[in-house]
Amino acid sequence: MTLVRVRRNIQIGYERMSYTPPSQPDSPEKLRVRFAPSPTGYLHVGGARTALFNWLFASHFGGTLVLRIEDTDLERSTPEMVGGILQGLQWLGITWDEGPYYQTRRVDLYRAAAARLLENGAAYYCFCRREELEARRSKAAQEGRPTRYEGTCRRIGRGEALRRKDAGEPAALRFAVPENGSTGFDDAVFGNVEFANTELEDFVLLRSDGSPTYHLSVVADDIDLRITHIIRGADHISNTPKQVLLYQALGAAMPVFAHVPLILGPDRTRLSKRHGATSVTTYREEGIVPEAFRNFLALLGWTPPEGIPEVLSDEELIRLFGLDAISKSNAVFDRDKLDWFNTEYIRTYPAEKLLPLVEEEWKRAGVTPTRDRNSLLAAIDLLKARARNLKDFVGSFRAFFTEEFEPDPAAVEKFLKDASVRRMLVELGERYAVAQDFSEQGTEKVLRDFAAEKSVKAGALINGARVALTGQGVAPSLFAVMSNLGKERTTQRLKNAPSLVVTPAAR
RNA sequence: GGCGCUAUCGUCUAGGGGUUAGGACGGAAGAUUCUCAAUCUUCAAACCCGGGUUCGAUUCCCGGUAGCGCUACCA
Repeated sequence: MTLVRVRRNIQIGYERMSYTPPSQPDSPEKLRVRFAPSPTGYLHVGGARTALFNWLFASHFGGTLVLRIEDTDLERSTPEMVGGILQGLQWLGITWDEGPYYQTRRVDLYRAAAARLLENGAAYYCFCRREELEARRSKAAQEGRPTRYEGTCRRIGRGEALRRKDAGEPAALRFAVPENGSTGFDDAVFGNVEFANTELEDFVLLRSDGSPTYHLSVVADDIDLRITHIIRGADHISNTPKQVLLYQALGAAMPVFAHVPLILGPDRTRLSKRHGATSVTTYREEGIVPEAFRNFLALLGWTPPEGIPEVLSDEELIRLFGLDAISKSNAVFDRDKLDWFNTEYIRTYPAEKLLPLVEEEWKRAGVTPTRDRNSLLAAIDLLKARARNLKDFVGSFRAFFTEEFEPDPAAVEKFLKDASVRRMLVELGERYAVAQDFSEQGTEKVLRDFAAEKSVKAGALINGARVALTGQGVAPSLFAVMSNLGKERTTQRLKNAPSLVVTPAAR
């Protein structure tokens, strides 16, 4: 069964591997993609998914992933805000090959491109004042007319424009969009998308202070960095024709555009802060394992071939990933499924891999383990099958690592209510104190013999002992717990059983 | 408002002119057991609406509706 599945994977992987990106028929090694976030201080879930898709795509074809920080909005960007994004990528295990480039440091490039466009006749100076434009726009909106710029300054003669500019009149540089025809592109995900040129306004390239705007800098950068495939959020679809026009006006080769659908909150609106966590670092803090998050993100909008299980290592993800299997419709962020991925990963991790992650949780929660490394590893191995989240290791599993734990009152109430059970547990503790064999079998024999001797159901003692030993009504098999905890703790905690009821807990 | 994109179980999706419309998460029931998780077995759950085209549309076409996106001297 397993063999068959593996072989099938390989076949499918090979098929996908043989797909050659349209723009680079003979040299897939020249494939270059980029992730270009704005520095908002943290890595957004949607951005993380875009970054992941770029990374998977580049890795699949052995291409290059470029990281570029789009910080041309001086008002909103500070250098410190880049840190959060880099950390988020690092946590997710997404590595880049080039960069980060900072757009604010590449302004000369954009100005040069702008100069070329001005020379070309593809761009013109606009002397309209901001307030003036805003007034016109709001009036047009009120009257139900289109609000786009009508090209007032486009009609100013070149000579006059240059003269006014030289005279020091503030001017923005606008792109002259062709007055008729249409502009389209063949999207790798959405297929052919066309826009009438009359729908595109003469957008600003350079602000009147000389700073470049988004469209100019992205295109100039993507050309300069020789980006072959632009994989980004579908919110950019409407921007793309403007950029296509820019590529044409600059005489550059057109990249392949691949727009990926957006990630929505449970209410089907765009994922935002009011849906809870939008920053990947939050998931880290919530006890999600990075691989689980990555796997989950990969499956949001992309589907592996039929018959392939959804839990996929990064190697498998890379092998299987392709633009052709990206969905066109937006996807809702499903926290339940993320949690499922998380448990899938945690339970299959070797304890050695889990320990450092768990140690981070202990540190955060102020837990100082009172056991040596080997028994900690053994405890983690015992517990991981029941873990859903790293937080469990400081929550319900706490008694396995430290003496400072608080019994769950509900569990005490349920299993230690009976005073005779408590008395028997104390007595049982004495038996364990002199027990030789502390293996699972050994500890089980002691309890079952004791139960038979007292003619009580073993189950009642088992459940009671579980609470006494772990403070929880839910834990792994009791005898595995005893064997893991060892003689000392087992006897001690059993003898302590009555105190759990009288005094809820000592902290 | 204009333009663009999208539309299969609650969610992520597969599929495609004739299918018992498949899988995964979640949900329900049962088995197992010292609890819980896991595991196993079952079950419920979907083709947005209306017109075409066709012998036959969930699938193709058109329209509607809804959702989302863009509509800045933001990115």
